[in-house]
Amino acid sequence: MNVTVLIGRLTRDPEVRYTPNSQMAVATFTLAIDRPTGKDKEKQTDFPRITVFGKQAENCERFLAKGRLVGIQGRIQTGSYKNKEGVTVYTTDVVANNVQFLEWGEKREADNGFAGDTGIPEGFSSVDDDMIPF
Amino acid sequence: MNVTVLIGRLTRDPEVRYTPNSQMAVATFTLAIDRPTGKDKEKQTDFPRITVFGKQAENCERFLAKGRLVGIQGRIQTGSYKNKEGVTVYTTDVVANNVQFLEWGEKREADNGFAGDTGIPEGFSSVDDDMIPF
Amino acid sequence: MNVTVLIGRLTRDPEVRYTPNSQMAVATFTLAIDRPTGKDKEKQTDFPRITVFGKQAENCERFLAKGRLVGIQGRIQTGSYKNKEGVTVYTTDVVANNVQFLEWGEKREADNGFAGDTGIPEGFSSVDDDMIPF
Amino acid sequence: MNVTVLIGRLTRDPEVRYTPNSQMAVATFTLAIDRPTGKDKEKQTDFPRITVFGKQAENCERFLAKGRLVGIQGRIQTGSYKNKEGVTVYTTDVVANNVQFLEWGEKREADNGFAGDTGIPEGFSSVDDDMIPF
DNA sequence: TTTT
DNA sequence: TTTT
Repeated sequence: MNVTVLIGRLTRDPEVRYTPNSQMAVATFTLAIDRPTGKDKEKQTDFPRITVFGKQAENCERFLAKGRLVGIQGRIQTGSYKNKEGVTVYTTDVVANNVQFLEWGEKREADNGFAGDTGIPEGFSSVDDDMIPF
Repeated sequence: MNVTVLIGRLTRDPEVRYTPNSQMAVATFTLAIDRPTGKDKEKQTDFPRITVFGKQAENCERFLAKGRLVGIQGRIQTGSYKNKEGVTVYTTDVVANNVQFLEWGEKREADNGFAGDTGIPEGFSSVDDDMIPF
Repeated sequence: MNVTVLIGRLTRDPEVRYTPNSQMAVATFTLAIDRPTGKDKEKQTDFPRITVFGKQAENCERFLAKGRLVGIQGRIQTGSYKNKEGVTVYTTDVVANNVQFLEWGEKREADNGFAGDTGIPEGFSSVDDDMIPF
Repeated sequence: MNVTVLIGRLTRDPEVRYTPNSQMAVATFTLAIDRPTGKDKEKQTDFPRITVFGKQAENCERFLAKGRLVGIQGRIQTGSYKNKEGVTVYTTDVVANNVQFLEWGEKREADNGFAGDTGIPEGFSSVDDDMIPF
C-alpha cells in the first residue's frame, strides 16, 4: 500500500519532457503545501515534487501554471541517479495517477525562466521509457 | 492537505535519537514497499524514509525490527541541509502521526551494524527540538 | 488505520447543532463527488455525509454554503439508531478532522428549505456529547 | 477526489456473487476497525462494508476468512435501493481497487452461518452488471 | 433528498 | 545503503 493525497499550489509552471521511445509526455512540478502549525511557531511549507505521465501530463501542460491550486492522488516513488561529480543522489517523488484542477481561468504567461533553469531535478532531465509506471 | 498511508517492511532496525531540550524521542527507519507491476516488468520497490516523534517513537524502538510489517499514516515533509562539502541536499520524508504494528513476536536481535553506520541520513544525525511538528 | 480524503461540493448549506452538555458545535453536510467514468457510461456521483466537530464546525457554518468546493480529511465512522418504527438503521459517515475551504467569496443566502426539512439524518437529529470523537 | 485506506479484520467470511451478464465476481465483507480512543472512553469499533470486483474478488474468496487482517485501498460509493416495504434505504460502501492480504495461513472453515443469513445487505443481494465500476 |  |  502506498497512497498519497495532496492539495497545494504549483511553485512554477510545469515542465514537460517526452520519453525517447514511446514519446510519452512526462510532466514534473513542485507543490507548496502549508503545514498546519500552532500559532506560536513560524509558518512552514513542504515542497513535494510531482511526476505525471501520459495524457494527464499533457493536460497539466495545457491547464496548469505557477500558483494554480491542484489535488493530487498518487504514490511515493524513490530512486537514485549519479550527479556529474559521480556521487549518488537519492530522490523521493510523488507519481500522480490522478490530478484534479481546482482552479481554472486563462493559463498564465509562462514563467520567464531562462533555458538553463528548468526546475527539473538533474536525475530526471533525461526521462526514459522505463520510468513509465504502467 | 498532505496525507500519506503506507504499508511496508522495515529495511533495518529503527534508529532512535533524542532532541537536546525536550528529550523527545525521534525514531527513523526506511520501509520497503513493492510496487504492483505487470508480470512482464521486473520487480520494483520504493524505499520511503519514515520519522516518528514522541511516545510512538519509543514504541517503535521497543517493538519494531528489520523485516517487520507496519502501517503508517502521516504526511510528506521536505527539508534541506548542507553536507560536509557545503552543498545543499534536499530531503523528503514521511512524518508519521500513526504507526500500526501489523506483526508481533519477539523483537529480533539488533542488526550487527557497527557504530559509524547508523543508516540515518546526515541531515538528521543531530535531531533538534524545532523538528518537533506539534 | 481508517483514512479518507475527499474533494467535492456541498449539496446544501451545512446544518449545525450543539451537544447538550459541552455545547460543542456539530456540523453535518453532504458532498457531491463525481465518479471518473468512461465516456460511454453515464455520469455518476457519490454523496458521502460529513460530520465535523468543534471549532471547525463553527467555521463550516460561517464559510461554507451549498455548491462550495471543499477538501476533507477524516475517517469512516459507522453507527446505528432506531427509527420511529423501531427498526434499526445503519449509518456510515465521514468524520472530518480537517476541512479545507477550496473556494471563498460571499457566503450564499441560505437555501430556502423549510423548517421540517433539515437534511440531517434522523439518527443525528439529537447530537449528543458521547458522539464527540476526542 | 475520493480516496479511502483501511486496515482491519473481516467480521465474517466474504460473500461472493456473480453479475448476470459478464459473470464477474463481486465479493462483499465487513471490516472491524478499532477507533483509537482516549483510555477513559470505552473501546469503539467501526464496521465499514467493502465491495470488491473481478479477479481480486475471486482472490478474496480463496484467501480471506473471518478474522483475517487486510489493507484496503478504495473509494466511498453511495447508493440506494427499495426494501420489501418499499421504503428507500441509502447505502454507503467502500469499493476496493486494491486489497492487500496482511495475514496468510490455512483458510479457515467457513462460518457456519445458515443459508438465509448471508451478511450481505439487501440492496446488494442481486448484483448487477451496471454495478461494475470500470 | 443531491453539487459545478 | 535496502524488506518478505
